[in-house]
Amino acid sequence: MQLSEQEIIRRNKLEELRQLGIDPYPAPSVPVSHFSVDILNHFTEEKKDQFASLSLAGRIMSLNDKGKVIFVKLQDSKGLIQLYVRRDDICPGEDKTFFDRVVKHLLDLGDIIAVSGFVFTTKTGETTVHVQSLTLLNKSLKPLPVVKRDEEGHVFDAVTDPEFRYRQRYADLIINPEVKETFVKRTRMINAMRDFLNAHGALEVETPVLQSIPGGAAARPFVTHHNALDIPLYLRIANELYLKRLIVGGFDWVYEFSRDFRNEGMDRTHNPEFTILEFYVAYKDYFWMMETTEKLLEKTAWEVNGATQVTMGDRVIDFKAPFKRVSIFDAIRDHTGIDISQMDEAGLRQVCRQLHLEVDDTMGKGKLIDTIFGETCEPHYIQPTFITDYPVEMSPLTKKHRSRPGLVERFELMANGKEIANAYSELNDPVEQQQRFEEQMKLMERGDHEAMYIDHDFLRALQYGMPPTAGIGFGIDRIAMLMTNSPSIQDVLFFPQMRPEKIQGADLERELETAGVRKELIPLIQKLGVQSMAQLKEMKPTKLFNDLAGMRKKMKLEILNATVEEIEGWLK
RNA sequence: GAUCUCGUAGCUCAGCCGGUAGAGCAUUACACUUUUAAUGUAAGGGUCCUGGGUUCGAAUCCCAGCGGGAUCACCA
Repeated sequence: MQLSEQEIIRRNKLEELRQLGIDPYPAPSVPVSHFSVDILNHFTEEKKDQFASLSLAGRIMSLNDKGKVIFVKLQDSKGLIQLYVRRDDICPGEDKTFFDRVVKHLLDLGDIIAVSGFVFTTKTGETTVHVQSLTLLNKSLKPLPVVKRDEEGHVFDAVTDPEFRYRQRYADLIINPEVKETFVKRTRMINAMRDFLNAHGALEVETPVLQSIPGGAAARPFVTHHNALDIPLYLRIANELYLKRLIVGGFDWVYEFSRDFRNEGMDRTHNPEFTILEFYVAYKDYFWMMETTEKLLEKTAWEVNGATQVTMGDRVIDFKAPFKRVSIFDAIRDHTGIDISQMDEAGLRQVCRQLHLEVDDTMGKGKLIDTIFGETCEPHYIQPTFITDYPVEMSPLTKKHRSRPGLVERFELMANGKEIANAYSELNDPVEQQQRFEEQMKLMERGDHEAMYIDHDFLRALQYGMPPTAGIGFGIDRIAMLMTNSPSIQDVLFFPQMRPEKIQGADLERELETAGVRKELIPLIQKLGVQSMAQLKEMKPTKLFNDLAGMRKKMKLEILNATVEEIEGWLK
């Protein structure tokens, strides 16, 4: 890696610290009696005695050198607190080296330290730790992007580059505290859901990620290969069929927070791997499931934000139960004025043309209806709304509607114009399930890549008998976006998928090393603009000698100059 | 996958019609024993994403590539 000026300076400081007998990476664990926020929230002048001796540890986020006094902002896992470091306190004797050299010059933003001392309030009224001893715990070699904030929390020169933020999430988390808050909320949200389910007697289970038949959803899977079995295996696109096998096996209510994988496009609402909460409940139907969904989401919103309303951009979305319910045909009629409830495939195709929607021959009735709904209705449902009673063609795993022919007992929950959950009364007639699978095979033959495979083992399970069951899948990432006011799925995933990064010059470094170049000289060669071994070999050893010596001087490096003989050795 | 757009110092960004590369913060040095976006003085720091082309001359114009973002397509 080519080092910047600031990085070289930090490495030199590292050396100086060692020469002063200070280990920049010490081993022992350190006592931590308080977190920053504990002090800020509870300290008062009256309670001074309780804060007379404490210790804390964290990362230096700002250094304000006032001469014989330095103010430090220390960031620990909970927040930021100011430290007051006075020369005569931490260097009571004659030798002031520790303050004058170590604290004043060898500490940098990003270093991790431990301190002990007592709490007081400064003239300007800020609760501050008066430091009596200070220990370096970790010297940071890479400068953090600098973010300055004023008292109201206004940010100056914020790091906004998404590539930096997503690729180096660790740095993003250090400098942008609200990012941390987002992920804490995400976990709180998942905990709230888990608590709700456990309180209702549900059992958390785990089912295979590697599946030989990718089932339970319409999506293109990732394929991998099992060497010992010599068979293809697929990363799961859903866990539905496995959870229903468990209902057959006699569990009443099972759930799983399932990481699923779909080999499709990526955008603001899609990541190749994402999390779905699916659960299945015996002896229930989709009406029961609607009520349960309302309760679950209302409680979750409350636990995360202390209110049933969440803010999403300039919208407010209210998860207060009950949610509106609209059948899919009514929804389409409301938004297009067209009643498609009695139409066949040809009629639907005609409607799509009329609405200028793109269709092709591989699309069956289900996909056509889905296209119409997705294009004309879906974006309009901002408040949580159940869209109910889908046509049978687009729901191969769903029980037929008890009273409406051609429909199934299914709902999707829309919020903020996006689907966030999908549920139905599960199809438990094994003969009909087989027929539905066969229809899917026909779609596949027409060229539909997302049509489902026949899962014979699942059919066998259904033949033993599955109680009437209601099932649902929640898009956890999308709900997390709503709960945290995040416009992009990448903001609620710690490490969103990205194209692998090319680390520049990594190959050259290796080549140079094999050619016998001393490690400390490699940055100099890179600094000269050399980009390949071939380019280096074209250079005259004497010129290289001169250039390297010049660069060494320019960068003020305390390293041994390369000799001409040495350089000739590399170029052979 | 398509279209549009962006890529300049560690960070945020400016750089006009092509003419020696700029600011603030950060860094380095000095001063300052309750500061707070601390301040004052001085200094250093650049593969202008990469590679080609046009030109006497390219950060700037053209082409290709790489990377990001947006929109669309795909995605119940």
